[in-house]
Amino acid sequence: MDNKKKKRKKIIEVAIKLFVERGFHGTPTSLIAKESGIATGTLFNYFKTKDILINEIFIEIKLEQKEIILKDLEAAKTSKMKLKKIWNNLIVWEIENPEERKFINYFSNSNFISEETKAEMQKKYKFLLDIFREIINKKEMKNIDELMLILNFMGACIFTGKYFHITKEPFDEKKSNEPFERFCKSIELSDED
Amino acid sequence: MDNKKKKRKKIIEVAIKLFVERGFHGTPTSLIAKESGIATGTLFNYFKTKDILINEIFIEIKLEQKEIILKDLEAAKTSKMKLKKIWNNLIVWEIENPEERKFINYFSNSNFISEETKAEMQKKYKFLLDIFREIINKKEMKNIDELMLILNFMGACIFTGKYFHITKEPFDEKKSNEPFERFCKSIELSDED
Amino acid sequence: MDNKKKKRKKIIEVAIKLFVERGFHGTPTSLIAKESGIATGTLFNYFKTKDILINEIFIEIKLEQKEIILKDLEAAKTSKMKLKKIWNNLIVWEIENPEERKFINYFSNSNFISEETKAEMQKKYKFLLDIFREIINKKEMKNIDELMLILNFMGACIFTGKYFHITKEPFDEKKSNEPFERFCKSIELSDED
Amino acid sequence: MDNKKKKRKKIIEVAIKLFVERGFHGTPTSLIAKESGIATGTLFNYFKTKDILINEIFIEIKLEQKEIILKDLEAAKTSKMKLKKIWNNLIVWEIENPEERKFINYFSNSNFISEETKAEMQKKYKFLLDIFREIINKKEMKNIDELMLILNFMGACIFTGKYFHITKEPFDEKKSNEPFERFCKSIELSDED
DNA sequence: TATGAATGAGACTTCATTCAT
DNA sequence: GATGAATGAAGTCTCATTCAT
Repeated sequence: MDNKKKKRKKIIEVAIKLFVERGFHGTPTSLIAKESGIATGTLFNYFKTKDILINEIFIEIKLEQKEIILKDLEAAKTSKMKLKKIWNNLIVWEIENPEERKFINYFSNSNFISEETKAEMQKKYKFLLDIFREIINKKEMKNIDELMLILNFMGACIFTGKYFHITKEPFDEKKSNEPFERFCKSIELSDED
Repeated sequence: MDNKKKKRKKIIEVAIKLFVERGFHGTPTSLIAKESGIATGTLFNYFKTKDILINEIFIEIKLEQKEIILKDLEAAKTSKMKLKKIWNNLIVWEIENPEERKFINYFSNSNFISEETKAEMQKKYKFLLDIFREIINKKEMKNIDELMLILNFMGACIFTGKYFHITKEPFDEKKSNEPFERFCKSIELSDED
Repeated sequence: MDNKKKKRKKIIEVAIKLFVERGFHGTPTSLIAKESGIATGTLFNYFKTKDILINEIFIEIKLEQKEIILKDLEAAKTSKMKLKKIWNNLIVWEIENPEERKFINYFSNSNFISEETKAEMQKKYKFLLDIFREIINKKEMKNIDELMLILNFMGACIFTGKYFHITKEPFDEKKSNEPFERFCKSIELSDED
Repeated sequence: MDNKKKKRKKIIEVAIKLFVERGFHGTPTSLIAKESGIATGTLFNYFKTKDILINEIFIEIKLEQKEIILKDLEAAKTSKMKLKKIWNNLIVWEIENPEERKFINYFSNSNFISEETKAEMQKKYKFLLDIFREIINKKEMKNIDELMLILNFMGACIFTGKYFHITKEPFDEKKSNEPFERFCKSIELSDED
């Protein structure tokens, strides 16, 4: 990685930490620059405005998160295995990227992220919707609301991630599996397709 | 309600809307004053500083929310009925108080709310923990993690609230009941105690 | 004049001097504030932005100038007397308002003055065009170009004003009259209509 | 012209256009460099500072203008022919160099041009004064003010140039001659010396 | 000689808070 | 108690100039 890329990465890393700690308007660009080890003016060579900075951070995090969520997914054969993979991948991402997790939590719905950026990311995450639709179709869950199902899954998953965050325990496959199994049981999803 | 109380209420109402829309630092006190129909200086007769304002708002919302959550709870006899009451009360509050819901979501973990305020509110919400402990003890769920259970419940409940928020549907007891029943099934909580 | 009006006048007076001396971008708003005896922020209570400030100054000067140009004009009976009145009025204004004269000279065609402001002022100065048209019609100067005539007049008048500026002499009716008479002679405008 | 000279010429050409459009402080050196097709740093190999750049531009324009004003002047025999030559030369220069005309108009009296540069150029333009003095002496116009005469001439000439600028007409010897003849008539300058 | 990233002083503007009325 | 003009610290961003490559 060349020098410029390294600096850019440093700025983003610092900005995430500060935005999460102090909020968008609570974080002066001068502080981001200082903690990144660059001059105030230099920051704007990398990101034209503070708004662009937070939007680019949002995009980078969401795309990295997507990478992780999709990891080894193709190896999963059954619907349940697919969901399990996603479940674990997401929780692992949340544990390993606590600052990024908070950033997404705080800013996803904020006005600091432009509608354009939000729309762009929604497109990139359509794959999740597709996976759920596939499962619903295969299982012939005709009377379950698609959106409600996804929200139940995400809620269960994210709050399980929160568990690890609160307890500061490292990821534990067995522990993570309990609420997942409860979720599957609740929608009567068995090991076989 | 006297004139002073009315003005105070108006300020809080306006401030909630603006803080949610534009963030804490993104909302000038002058704008809050203007939209509340008072002079800039007058605001500070009601709230000594902007920080005090946001903290008092947080406290008022949390206490109101608590009132709603506890509504008719004593009438619930079985554990499941108790959970169902809480579940519905919370979702109804979220639907009927969308601005307040967002406010809590955005600022609960922020640094704009002081540690003192947070601790004070945590005390006021100990009642929720007590209810879960009671259920766990009664059911002799010895191998279930208390925290994980609460998080599972809250996650399921809040994401169900999110469903009504996204779809803009009015509260629908039947629709809300589905994920609740799934949750109970997952922890093998039956109608009888 | 109340306190606010006085302060506003002071700011405009200071700003004219500084803009003329140092140019628009060469004059920090902080300096205007300082020399006006107010705090940096106070300036913006009177003029929302620096751009608005320079546009309002332009408008005020042009309207004041118009007042002076029109002074006692209705008393002039013949065409020549009318022109003489305008000639003298304009030169007197230029001598008595050296800063304003420079301001108009520097900024009339600049991009700091918005197209809107320019159009607005052009409308207010249509009266000059009307006066010249009247003279041309009355004299039946059919072969003289209207625009060329006006420019000749204005050129002669303004450069006569420049004479007083360079020599620092006070206004001298006799001296001012020489080039005026030369101008009239050149277009064969006699004392009678 | 070698490569270096060509680049220098390009920079000056671009800078004139930009300074006229946006003012001195409104024109970043980075923009001049960009529009000149060179890197930001390279500009400073040609002109040590921005101040030096605008001063050198001023000098180059004034010297070029002088060249044009003096063109074929020695062929003019009578005083009137001399003035006519200067009149036409100046107007032609103004029409053919609109950007340069504006540059001179905007910056001649500005503080961006150093006193040193101004003095230097005044020396180079002493020839104009000499020509007028010669005419005044020859004609024995004892009761006409020298400065007033020059200003009358320049005013008439420049405002005639303005006519062509406003109407966007190409230079027209006959049209240009009218105000010139009016000027001569006004000072009783005949065709013979 | 040419490049363009880095610098940091300084620009315009905002805003929480005060205080005379 | 209510007002709103005044304050000035602090924010975002620009830009002339330097210098390592």
